[in-house]
Amino acid sequence: MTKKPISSSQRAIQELRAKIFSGELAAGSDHLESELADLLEMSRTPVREAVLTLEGQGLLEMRPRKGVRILPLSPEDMAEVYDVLTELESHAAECAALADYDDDDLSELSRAIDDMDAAIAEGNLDAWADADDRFHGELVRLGGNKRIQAIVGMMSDQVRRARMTTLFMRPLPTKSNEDHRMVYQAIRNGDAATARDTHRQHRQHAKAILVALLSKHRLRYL
Amino acid sequence: MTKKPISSSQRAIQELRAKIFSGELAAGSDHLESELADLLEMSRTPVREAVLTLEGQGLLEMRPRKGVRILPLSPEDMAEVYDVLTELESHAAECAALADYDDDDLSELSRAIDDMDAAIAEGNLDAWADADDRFHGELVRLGGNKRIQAIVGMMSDQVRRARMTTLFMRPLPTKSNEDHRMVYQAIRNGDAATARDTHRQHRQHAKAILVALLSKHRLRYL
DNA sequence: GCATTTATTTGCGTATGCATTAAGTAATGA
DNA sequence: TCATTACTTAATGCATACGCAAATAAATGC
Repeated sequence: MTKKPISSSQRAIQELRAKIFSGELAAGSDHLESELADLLEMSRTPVREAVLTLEGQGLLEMRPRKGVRILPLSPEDMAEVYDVLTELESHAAECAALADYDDDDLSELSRAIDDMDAAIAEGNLDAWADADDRFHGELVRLGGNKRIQAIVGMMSDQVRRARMTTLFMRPLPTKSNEDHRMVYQAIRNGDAATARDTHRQHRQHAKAILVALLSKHRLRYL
Repeated sequence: MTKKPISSSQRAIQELRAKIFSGELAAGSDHLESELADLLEMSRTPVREAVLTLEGQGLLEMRPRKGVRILPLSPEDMAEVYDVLTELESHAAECAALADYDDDDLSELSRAIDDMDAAIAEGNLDAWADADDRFHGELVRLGGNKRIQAIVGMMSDQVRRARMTTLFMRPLPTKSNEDHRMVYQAIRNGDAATARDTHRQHRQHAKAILVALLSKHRLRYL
């Protein structure tokens, strides 16, 4: 009925991603192509294709004869990722502010902010993280630059991975949503400079917190 | 003797890139996998792997049953590319200024600027383009963010492609090198704000020129 | 003559097997 | 004991083959 036959390559990409995010394939671990093929119950060919794609997205690395390495996330890596996000997202915020969107266009953004409030109120970290992702995704979408969307999408994957290991360590980000509302208002008002600068500060603050958490986490586990 | 056997996949990546840049594989054209395999005198497997990689780099697109499409470069695409470059490179310039580099560290950057001057003096467009690439590459390297280097590398490929079709149409960029020198000086002086803002303006100016040229070019050929 | 269905071709996705080559190991010599 | 080298092993890179699905051509009915 609603079954759509998905290609093995695509399935390999999806499942490998999921297993990396879930930690089933741990950061820093090595895996033979044949091992992954067994795991996914398919031949090496589609696995290799998926691995090639994921390598391009910075999730893993092919090391001939050494296996496929799931890339670890050092605090330094995360600092780099956040710097890219800071630059590209704040540019997106600026563009969005210049685009003269109306309330309807911004409804998704608004909803994400409300959802974050709700999630914070009930202390639901997962729901908060999900809404936060939606906010940032929608912001970049409104910016209108497809390449920025693609790049930010990849980098956000890395953030998600890092968040997975640190979410339980952090306080509820109650203040964070004030920033989101300010960015929203600036976009709504067409105030590009404020949108840009506010979002930049927001991201830099987030960077500092996450890098500190990751460093602490690393101290405990290495 | 000094011959190093290169893998077919890697060769496929290199040769396909070269053929795309040279225009032998024209922007917008479609090609069957088997056709490319014949062209490179190898089997479909390494070609597919190369195509996967190049797809991730935004040079082409796989469209099942339609063949591999070499992505065309619209003025809109180029505007997007330049916006990414503007944001990430000016961040790199800022970081470089903060890094307290000495003359020795900046020698490569300096050399590139001198080479551009020389190229302009003798009206050698190819040499100028080459030195310009080196300047931007070195700038980003000095910024120290590996991910930014990778992203900028990909986007620069797109710029190179566009430049190929428009280089003959443009005036010698005599003024451009003043910007380069200003950025250099700002980095040398540790003046992060100036480095950043100067480079931003430089890139935005370049964007305007190239987009205009591409639009004109498109009018002539479409 | 046009539309719809059927047949045919063609390109792609995947599996499989083999050749290559590098990592690891053992052995020999200093 | 250490270094050098030959050998073993095993993972990868690549070619090839096959089946399926989509696109195109042909054919039949209206």
